[in-house]
Amino acid sequence: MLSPGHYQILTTLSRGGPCSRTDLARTLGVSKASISGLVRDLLNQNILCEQELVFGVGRPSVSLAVRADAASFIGVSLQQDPAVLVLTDLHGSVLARVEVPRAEDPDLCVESLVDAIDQLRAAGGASTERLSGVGVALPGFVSHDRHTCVASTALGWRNVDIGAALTERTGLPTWVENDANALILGEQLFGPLRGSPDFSMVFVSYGIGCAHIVNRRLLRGNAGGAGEISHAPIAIEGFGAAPCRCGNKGCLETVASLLAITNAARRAGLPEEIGPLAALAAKGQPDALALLHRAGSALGLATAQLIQMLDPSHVVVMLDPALHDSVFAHALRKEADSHILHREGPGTMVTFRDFAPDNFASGAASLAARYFISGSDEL
Amino acid sequence: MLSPGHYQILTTLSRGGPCSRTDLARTLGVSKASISGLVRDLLNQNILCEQELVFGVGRPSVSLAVRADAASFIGVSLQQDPAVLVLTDLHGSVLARVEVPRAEDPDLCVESLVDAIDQLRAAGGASTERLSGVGVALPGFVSHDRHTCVASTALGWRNVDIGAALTERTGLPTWVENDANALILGEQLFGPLRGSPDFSMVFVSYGIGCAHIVNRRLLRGNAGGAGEISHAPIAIEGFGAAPCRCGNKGCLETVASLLAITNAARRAGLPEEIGPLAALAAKGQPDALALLHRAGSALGLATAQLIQMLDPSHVVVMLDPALHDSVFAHALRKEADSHILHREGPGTMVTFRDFAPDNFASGAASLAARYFISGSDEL
DNA sequence: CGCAAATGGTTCATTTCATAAAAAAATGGT
DNA sequence: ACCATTTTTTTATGAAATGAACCATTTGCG
Repeated sequence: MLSPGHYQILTTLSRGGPCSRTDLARTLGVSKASISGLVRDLLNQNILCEQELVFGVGRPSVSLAVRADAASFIGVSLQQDPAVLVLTDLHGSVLARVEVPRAEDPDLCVESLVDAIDQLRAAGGASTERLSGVGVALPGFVSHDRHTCVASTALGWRNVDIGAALTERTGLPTWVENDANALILGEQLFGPLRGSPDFSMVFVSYGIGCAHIVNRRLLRGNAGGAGEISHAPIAIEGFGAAPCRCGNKGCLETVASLLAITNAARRAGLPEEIGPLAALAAKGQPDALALLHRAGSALGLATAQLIQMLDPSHVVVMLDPALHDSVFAHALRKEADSHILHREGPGTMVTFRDFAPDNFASGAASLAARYFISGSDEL
Repeated sequence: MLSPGHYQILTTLSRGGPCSRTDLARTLGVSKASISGLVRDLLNQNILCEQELVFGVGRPSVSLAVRADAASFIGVSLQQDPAVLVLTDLHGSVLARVEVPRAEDPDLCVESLVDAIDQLRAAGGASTERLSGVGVALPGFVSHDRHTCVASTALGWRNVDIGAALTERTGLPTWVENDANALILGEQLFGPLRGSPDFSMVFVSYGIGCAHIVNRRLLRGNAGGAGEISHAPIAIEGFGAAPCRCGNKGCLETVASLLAITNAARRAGLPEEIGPLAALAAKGQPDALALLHRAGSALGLATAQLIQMLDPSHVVVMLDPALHDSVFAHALRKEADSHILHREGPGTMVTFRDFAPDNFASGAASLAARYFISGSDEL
């Protein structure tokens, strides 16, 4: 239906925002004549739209943009219980949302997801006429063909072909991806860092996850295990390196994960909820301050190691909103800064972002959107 | 002269070794007719040659291979003093070699390099008829256009456009690259790991260098600073974290670089040469053993961090031959293994390779060869 | 107001490119 | 000798990109 040329245009527009036909010809290095024909096709199919005129010297140019309603997608996040499902448009806006309990049994899980997808279709109404695919984000390893969950300790799954199951039941093409990868791929397609050729994301949840975009492509690694950061050995003095489930001592996740923080808080007689804990630290409670400072410093050190090794232009750290402006965030930034060597040129920018389980779901939806836009799994 | 199709064929043959026209058609996803025409052009220009027949059921297929003498290249390594220059063919074999003192002053340096290049041309004889380019590897940062050395503390250079200077004086296109990057790019084009889509290299010299290939492309990073590993905080217990020139304590290079090892050996009254030191350790001398064990463990920990973050299929560690089968190497492997989490699928393979200054020079030559083969700076 | 200059977008004949299909070549097996 | 099988070449056809001319629409200037 669409040729590589069409996809190139969609990819360019999605990456760099609206631009004129002539801009496209310049960017893609093809003739205006070719662009003209390809754009006409896409306008006829209601995938592109002409926006406002841009005036300069000469005839004004017409901005071309990808229509948000050109297609819609469903994203499924199994990252936490309950599972979150969203219906998004082609710009990543969430049109509808639903939660379902996350069943351990694969068959039951598929069952409840299919139900939830039907709910989303009903809720989406007319916008689901061009529903084009489903993406699934889950904590675990995914096969190379992105259909099968090869292993997930969190879900207790081994070799569950959830992609094929959902395709069969919904009739929609389905992509499965690791949760951290889905998150960063969503950011690459829909987020503020869209178009940046290299950046990394770190998220702090019950565990700690991480993923990288390098040369515009996801860094998957040989066995799909790239971005593993939670067992980085963080042995800062005075940390009393605690044993980790991986067998080593002093791993990052024994200090900086939400699970580790709340566990330590319980042992210290502090509130176990992260919100009240952060509030207490903000008031100056010494134990809460020390706990969050230690956790933030540890993650900061790991972030510095990441930056030294990959030199990304940005690192986005996704945090619980309660931690956003806390001693955790400050310690993180300070520790990271002090371990990053000065380089020529602009340094890596570290930014914080609010973490919400929905991010994984819309990241999952972006997997399907990506295919719609580029005709492949790469941008 | 050559079309993208021609370059695709050369790239495929260089990556996967000799294969038939039909194999090429299958691999590249184009028709046999197209391949036939493109191959004819390349045969006529003496870039490809037909090798032995491979017999199967029907008509035997003719193996096509890139001719080693299709072109030659000059590689310059400024990694150490003296500088090393090599003349290589299209398979990476060294045809001639020359050393010159590495002048600090840029103009003098260019002068002596031009002289040395003339010597190589003379020594190469007929094989330099198709001399196609020069590559330069240096310790420092290189501009994005790969012509200028932006900064090098080892050379004392800032913004030295050595690429333009050499192009002007030799009439040959010139590429400049960071030493570690040149090394890994050479491995990617000429070495045993050719064709592997993701691997990393670490080399131990007076400093410690590192570079990564990800998704078949060099991981450069935002400011060209990716692969920095020598200041990873390695704070293993009992290591008495020494202050580093970077301002922090316990950096990898304060423990595991040749400079750190020989300095520590001098303080301990041990031989300062790495060969005798390793020999002493092999005989069981406790101080020498402890010193090399500590250094190897530190590098092993850094390697483990690398593997966790990038999950490459291979890591090649380039070591002084004296260390090859020493306690250093064993400690490295052991420490790395103990910090790598089990993953699904085949794990990362860590291999040791003998380190020689010539590796940088032939890596530099590969920069020019790469352009000859792919028509761009990417494979 | 009118016209030149500048730029954006379209049309169309032409060329280039890739392909499918058919033919030719080279071998093993019967 | 003859057929099956596979590789490679040739040839006729069709799709796709292009250059150049052309039309459209604005600003700037006298």
